[in-house]
Parts: sequence; structure tokens; C-alpha cells
Amino acid sequence: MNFKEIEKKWQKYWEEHKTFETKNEGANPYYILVEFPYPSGSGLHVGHVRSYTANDAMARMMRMQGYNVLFPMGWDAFGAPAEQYAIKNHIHPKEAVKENIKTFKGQMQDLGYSFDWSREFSTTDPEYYKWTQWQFLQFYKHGMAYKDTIPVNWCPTCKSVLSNEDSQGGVCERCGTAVIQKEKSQWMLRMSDYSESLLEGLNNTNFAERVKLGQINWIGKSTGVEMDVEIVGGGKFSIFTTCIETIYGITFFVLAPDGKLIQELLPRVENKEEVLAYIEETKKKSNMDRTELNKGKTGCRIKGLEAINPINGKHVPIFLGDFVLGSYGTGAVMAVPAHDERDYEYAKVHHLEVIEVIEGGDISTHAFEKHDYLGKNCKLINSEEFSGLIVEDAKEKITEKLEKMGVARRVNNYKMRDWIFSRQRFWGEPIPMIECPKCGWVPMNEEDLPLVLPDVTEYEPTDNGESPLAKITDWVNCTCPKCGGPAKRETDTMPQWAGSSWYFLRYMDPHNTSEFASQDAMNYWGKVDWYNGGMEHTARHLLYARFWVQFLHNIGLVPKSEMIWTRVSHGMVLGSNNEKMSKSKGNVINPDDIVKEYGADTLRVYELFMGDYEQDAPWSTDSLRGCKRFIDKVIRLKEKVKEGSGYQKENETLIHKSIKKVENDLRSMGYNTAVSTLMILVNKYEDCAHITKDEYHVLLTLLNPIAPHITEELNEQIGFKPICESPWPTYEEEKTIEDEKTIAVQVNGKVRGTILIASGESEESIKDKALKEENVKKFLDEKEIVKTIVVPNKIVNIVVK
RNA sequence: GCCCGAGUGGCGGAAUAGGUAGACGCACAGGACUUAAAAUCCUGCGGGUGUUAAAACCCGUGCCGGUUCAAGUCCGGCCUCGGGCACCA
Repeated sequence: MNFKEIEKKWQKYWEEHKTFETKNEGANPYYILVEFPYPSGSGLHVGHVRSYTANDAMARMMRMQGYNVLFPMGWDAFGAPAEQYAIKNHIHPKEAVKENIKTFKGQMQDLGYSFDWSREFSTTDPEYYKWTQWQFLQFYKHGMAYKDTIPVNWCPTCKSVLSNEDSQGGVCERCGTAVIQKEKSQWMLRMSDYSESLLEGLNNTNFAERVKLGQINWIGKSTGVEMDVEIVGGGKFSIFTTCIETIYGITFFVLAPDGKLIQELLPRVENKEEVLAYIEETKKKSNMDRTELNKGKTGCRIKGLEAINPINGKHVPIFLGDFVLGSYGTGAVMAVPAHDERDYEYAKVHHLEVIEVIEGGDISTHAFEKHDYLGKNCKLINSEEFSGLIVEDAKEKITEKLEKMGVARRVNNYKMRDWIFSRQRFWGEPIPMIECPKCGWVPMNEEDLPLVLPDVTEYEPTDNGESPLAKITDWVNCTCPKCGGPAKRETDTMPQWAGSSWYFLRYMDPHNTSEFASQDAMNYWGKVDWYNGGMEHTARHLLYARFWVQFLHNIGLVPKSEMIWTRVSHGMVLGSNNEKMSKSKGNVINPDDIVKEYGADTLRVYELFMGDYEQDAPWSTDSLRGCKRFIDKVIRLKEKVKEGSGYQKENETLIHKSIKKVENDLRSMGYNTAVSTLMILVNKYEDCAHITKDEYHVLLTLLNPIAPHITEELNEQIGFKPICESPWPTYEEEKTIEDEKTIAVQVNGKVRGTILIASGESEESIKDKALKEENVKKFLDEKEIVKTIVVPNKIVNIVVK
């Protein structure tokens, strides 16, 4: 049997019959989304094959079950690799992207995925990014987009802005030069305004618990107190703390060297040189370097300035320390070295006073043990009228007092910051903003969108880190939409996250030219019912997408505030050496080679069978061959098919059980056990003298979502209409139950024998049988039976003394 | 340092709600078929004691405790590996 011909035959059939094209109408809409890939130059990865096959199997089954399934695919094609390739080869990135998409799509089609290709698009299509730009304008018009000056990683040698990834260890990945922090004006999205709403929105989702946790940790809500601190001789600053009860233990304050506060105070600083030197030093460090533990507590005293502890008027010194970040909280902290490890370390280095205010909670006397005095009823000491209170009460009472004094308020603080939305790159959506010398920043007119990328051949960034677009003067120069005078375009582009933040909405209505998606389409599909992607995207991508949707919902453009219902993630396919696949390790498996040698169906079966879908699994070509043998067995079973309908008595229970199991497994990511269930069924059929057409047909139907080509072919050969046009088989619950079952009999928890029981047999009768079992009797001899536990259909346990 | 995930045979893994641990597959070994090989089929396959062969028994799900008639599964405390991170005050 030539699998290549069979695959082509059925792929052609599906295409010609538009089998998988979906309309926005009908009952039971169900939207299955699998993350669209970045079409890299190296083609489809076997990891893609795993998740696409899994979701394809679910989609195929659910169509047969009568759902109107939306199962789309597209391309997330903006990004750095295409740009690098363009710089090197002086061709427009869109050309390379076109080629890569062609390769990817061809590979997907060879694997027989039931994507609705009529809805395909790429984020790089002007018809698509027109709407990404349009949505950016909505952000701008609603005050959600603004410009701010932000430090970026900058390589002085390459004269280029670097990502955190490319500047690990504080050096440029390409040339090894020390990376510095350079101030740059960037477009920002006010994502922090949505902190609480993104947190609460999780209640309207069905995300896996670990996914929700990822979102919660990223948003990073903490509840505490913001307190004003006066400076001796005038002026003040604010700090944020979650441990206000330790206020009497403050022995110093620390300001962020990269914050605005120290700049304001600079004129009053006595040791300006030292302070400025430290600020400069900090600029050389990335946040990562600053935040790595045990890097040493660097910093210096800010001479000439002292702060006043508002609770007792005590004067305490102020320091500069890079462990305090200008971008989090107020950029200043109160330091209580007795009860905070980091403060303690800093105090030790700079020889500062330590005051214990929680009884038994002093870090310095406990050799750096992790200290958690909360909830342990520890009492306060050295805290004036609050001494003797337990921590919980003291927190409340001290907050009340400070509130009355008018120097503090209860606030929630969030780790999540605003979204830096500018990239100094060519290959991204141009930001549709114009800077006019008279009018300032002016949004483009919506009817002028899309603002397309120019056709040029040079993509190197400029010497001062501007986007390559900045060099293309006839693109940059334009007229101001407001006053009509000469003006210049924004030359930064959007991050890759932008296009992927709303693509799932576009699939609902991909060809709409008057809006990004119609309300009708969005209302029809409702939410993405099932969203599957890699674990690496469950924090940021998902958060950006939710933010984008919530914003569009708030301005009335999207019907629901959450448009994704379930989010699940899958494990990677590792090399056979259990390491991540990479060219340098030489452990890469190319799916094309496997399809060529073993066929698409075999690869599909193996990718689902290889292991727990949610965990990583190593590649094994031996195991793949086992799946090939399984397919061959299914083919050989056809010789056993005899005339006759219905299920034979000996197979009936197993068939009903198998339908139930496969159905459940394909809905709950039990792909590997779905395959093993079918293997068991095939083994059973092999033991039969012959099988009926119906028995063969039901096996082929159950296997079809996983191995669609060969099953359609065999099904046609025995005279049934195509599986893709047939209903999913049904099972009867009562027929899944075996008439007889072997259960274990334990004595004192150890299995001593087994007995055969009928379904629904009485407890008395089961107990009787158990006590009569020969081997069990041996263990009951001369013992007193304390009690007998009978769990119907499961086990008998006899407890003896 | 913090957060998340995972540790089960030679290997990938299974065990729905605490109930016969190792389904299914791979690898391996022995056998059948064959001139031979491949393919296919049959048998065995966690470790140990034991037996002519069985039977039977003991140990066993990273480690140490606990709960329970019963623990891979629940609880407490560790260890190791993988992934993520923004010292989050």
C-alpha cells in the first residue's frame, strides 16, 4: 500500500470538498486555537507537529460530533531573524517571509491538518497590520499610549539597541562590548492601569491553575502602605512597604540610583561626586545584574541629607543602593535590617545600626535563616505604645495612626509595569504617528491606514540607534494631518507581541475590510474555547493579549472582556539525548524526512503517543517504528473483515469502552492513552477469527482524528462513505461495564488472592468468596477478623489480628 | 534567593474520586517460519528468596516521617533535575 498516494488522494479530497471550511453560522460553534508559528527559515519543527496534531485530532473528532469547529492557522511573521536575513542578503524581509510561509504551509498540508485555510493570514499582510495600527490609534486616542524616556540596553560598538537576551551578563552578545543603559524616548502602553482588571479577569477564564499562577505572579499585586518621609531641612519623599509594623526598626532609607528623586535632591548633596559616580556605575548594570542575589550590597551614603521617621521623629541617614529599582514602587524603601535579609546585608556592609522590633525575629542572630514571623503570633518590642501587640494587630494600628497623622495611605502596588511598545527595527508594524514641529505628536488619519513599510534594500539601523526607517527620508518626510505643514513620521515599529495580541479575533472574520472583525462574527464565536500553546508564552503573550482585549472591550469594540476561555500548554519535543533540539547539538529531527520514510499518519500517531502531552518528551525513532507497526496491523486487519454487521458479543464491551475512552482522552489532552486504547482494541481484533464491517469501521473512525489518511482509505475500501462526512460513534454507558470482573482480596492491606465477581454482586456474596479463597484462608488461620472492607467492583480488605 | 513543573522497570510512559503498581509501546532474550535475512507470529521480560516446574513469600513509584483497613496518589519535612524571574521592599 503506497501511503504517499493515499495521503495525496485524501488531502486533495478534503481540499476539493472544502471539508474543513467553516461558516460563521449554525449550532454548536467551537473555536480551537493553536498558537500560530513564526515561519523561520528552518521549517516546521517536530514540536510544532506535536501540538498541531493534537489539536487537529480534537478538531476532527468534534466536527464529527456535530460542532461547528473553527480551527484556523496563520503566521506571526514579523521579527528579528527575518530582518537579520534581510540585512545580510539585501533583500526585502517580505520576500524571505513569503518563501518561509510557503514551506511551512506545504509541510502542514503534507501532514493533513484540517485547518480552515480560507481564513489564513500573516501579521505582516498590510490588510492585517492596517488593523493593528488602527488599534494602536485607539490606544492613543484614549490616552493609553504615551511617550516616555526609558533606559535601553545599548552596545556602544555595534551602535545598536539590544534585548535583555542579547545583553546577558552585561556584554553585547555579538561583539562582547560592555552594554550600557541609554535613555531613549519610547512609545508606551498604559498597561499598569489594567493591573487589577487583568487580575480579576482571571475569574472569567478557565485557564489551567499553573497558567493563572503565572499571570498572577507577573501582575504581582502586593498590599501595603505608602508613607511620606520628611527630609531634615525641607522636602520629602515616599516609600512603599508591606511591613509597616517594623517602622520602629528603621535605621536608614535607600533610594534608587536610577530614580528621579535623587536627581531632584542632587543640589543639596554634599558628596555629589561619589553619588554621581555611583549613578554612572549603576547605568552599566542591567536590572538582571542588579537583582542577582549575593552580588554585594553596593551603594553610598547621601551626605547632607537625613530623613525623619514619621512615627517617632527620629533622624536616620539616607543611602543610595542599586537593589532599589527606580521603576518599582516609589523608587525608595525604608530599611529595617533586623527583619529583612537584604536590608541586613546592606547594613552589615555599611556598618549601620540594627534595631530589633519583633520579638525573636532578629535576622542577625539567626544566621540568615529565612524569617517568617507573620502569622506566628510574634509580639512587637521597642515600639512605644505598640509594643506587646501581635504583628497582625500592630500592622493595622500603626497604619491607622499614620493615616490619622496624614502621612500614609493604604495602597496596592503592582509589579507589572507599562508596556514598552517601541522597537528600533525595520521589520515590524510602523507606528502610525507623525511629529509636527507645530502640533507635536499627531495620529495619522485612520483612512490613510495602512502605513506600509517601504520597499528598500538596506535595513541596518542608524549610528544613533534609530530604526532603519529613519534613513528613508522620502518615507519619513510627510505632511502634518492637522496643520498640513511639513512633519516627520515616527520611525520606530511595534514589537512582535502586537500582532499576536489580537490575531484570534481576526480569524473570526478574516476578510473584513471595514473593521478588524464584526460584532456579529465575534458574538457568534463567543470566546476562543480552547487555546493551546507553549509554556513560554503563557505569561507574557497571554497577558498582552488579555490586556489588548480588555481595552478593546472597554471602548466597545469587543463583546467580552475576556475572549479566551481555556488556555492549556504542552511540553517540548526534545532530542533523543534528552536535550533541546538544536543544530549545534546535531539532534534535530526534520518532520519532512519522517513523513517521506514512514508517512504522515505514522508520524502523527507517534507524536501523540510519545508521552504526556503536557510534559517534555524525547524523540525516539525506535518508538516511531512501533507506531508504524501499529498502522500496519490496522491495515492487515482488513483481511479479517467478513460480511455481517453489528458488534460481536466478545468485542462489544471493549468497543463501547474504547469509544468512551478515546472521546474523553481527545478532549482532555490524554492523547497518548487514546492511542494505547486503540492499540488494545487492535490487539483484541487480532485475536478474533474474523471481525465485522461495523467493528472495523468503528476502529477506523476512532483512529481517524489521529491518522486521517489511511483510515479514510481503508474505510472506503470496505464500502463506507468518508469518515469526515460521517458522525462520531456513540457508546452506551451500560455496555461499557464488564459482566464479570477479577478483583483483589487483601489481608491487612496485602494482596493474597483474587476472586471473580459479577457486576452488581452483593457485598455478602463477595465477602463469602473472599473468605473462601485458598491463599487468603492461609492468612486467616488462627487469626481474629477485626473487620472486612468491601469496595464494590474494586477490592476486599480483611483486617486480622 | 523566589515562583512553577517533574522524579515510577533497561527506555517512553499508564494507573478517572486513596483500592491488584508497571496498561500500551520500545529495547532486549528465546522460539516458529525462511536456504538466509527482512517482515510476521509465539513466549519471557522490576529486583530477590524459592521450586524439577509451579505455587508461595519478601522488597519496590527520589529520601525521611505521618494519616488510613489501604498511599505512586493525601499531609509535614528534605534531596535532585528541568523551566521561569523583575532582590518586588
